[in-house]
Amino acid sequence: MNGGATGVRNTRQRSAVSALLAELDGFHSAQDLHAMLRARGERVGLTTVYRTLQTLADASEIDVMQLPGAEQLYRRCSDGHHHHLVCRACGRTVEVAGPAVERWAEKIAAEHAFRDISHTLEIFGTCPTC
Amino acid sequence: MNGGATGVRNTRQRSAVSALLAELDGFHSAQDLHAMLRARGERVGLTTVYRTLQTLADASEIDVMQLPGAEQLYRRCSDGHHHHLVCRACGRTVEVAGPAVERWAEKIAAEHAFRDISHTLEIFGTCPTC
DNA sequence: AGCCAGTTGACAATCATTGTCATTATGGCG
DNA sequence: CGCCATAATGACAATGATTGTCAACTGGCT
Repeated sequence: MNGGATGVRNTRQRSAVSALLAELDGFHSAQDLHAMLRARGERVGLTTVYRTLQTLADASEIDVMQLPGAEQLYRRCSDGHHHHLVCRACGRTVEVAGPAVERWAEKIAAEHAFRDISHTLEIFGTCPTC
Repeated sequence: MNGGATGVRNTRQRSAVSALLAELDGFHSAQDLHAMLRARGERVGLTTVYRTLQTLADASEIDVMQLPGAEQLYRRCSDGHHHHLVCRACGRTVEVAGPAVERWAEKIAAEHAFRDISHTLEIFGTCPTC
């Protein structure tokens, strides 16, 4: 035992969650995803869905969004830093990149001598079809 | 009876919550505020604290911030639209205005034909003294 | 003073999320 | 190829913030 410190295993349940996220668009809650998995016949426990999502989020393979009301939504996302424009009626999501905002945030932080900067930014609105 | 559609009353409890927020800096949870009120001898129910905070937030007299972990924090804030630079170690908060960001958000939204835009933005970092 | 509607507060209910722990399954090794 | 340590699972209980309920109360007006 030397290099094997990780010990991450490949399981049916983990694949199922990843696969589902891969073919979905938009944000979904953990409970939502669990219901979908059950609906397609996959037998996965709710606890496992939560744990898997947490693992994926830690690995930055999915994005998490906090919603007022103590609910968090998960979404498979493209690589790199970006933000979301979300329709508050139908939930449709558009990924937007904002280099200007990143620079602005870093400038502001630098002005106040803050280090190790991160930020959260979500834009809400009503999309054309709603 | 003509303009009196609101019917908002001045109560001891409401004043207590407002007064507490007025002399506090930084963000605090509802439970936190309730504990402080009790500590100084004010007799206010937890439910009332929640309702008062909600009312104040609706009136835009305080700001609300969502925290991972299903907790929301409240803070008395200056008028007008602004954002926060928060130290993730000591919780110190700096209000920052970002006209550039507002304009950027509106431009992005317009490009995708989204209407009725709002947005949330928080910047986290470690402040110089931490 | 007395009335009415807004307000309060103790408590139960809700709801997403996390902890527990016995059982199961994975993957490398002999 | 079968075994074993250990990661992973899942049913269920527990947590913890927030919201609903409803009877009692009170501010402000007539």
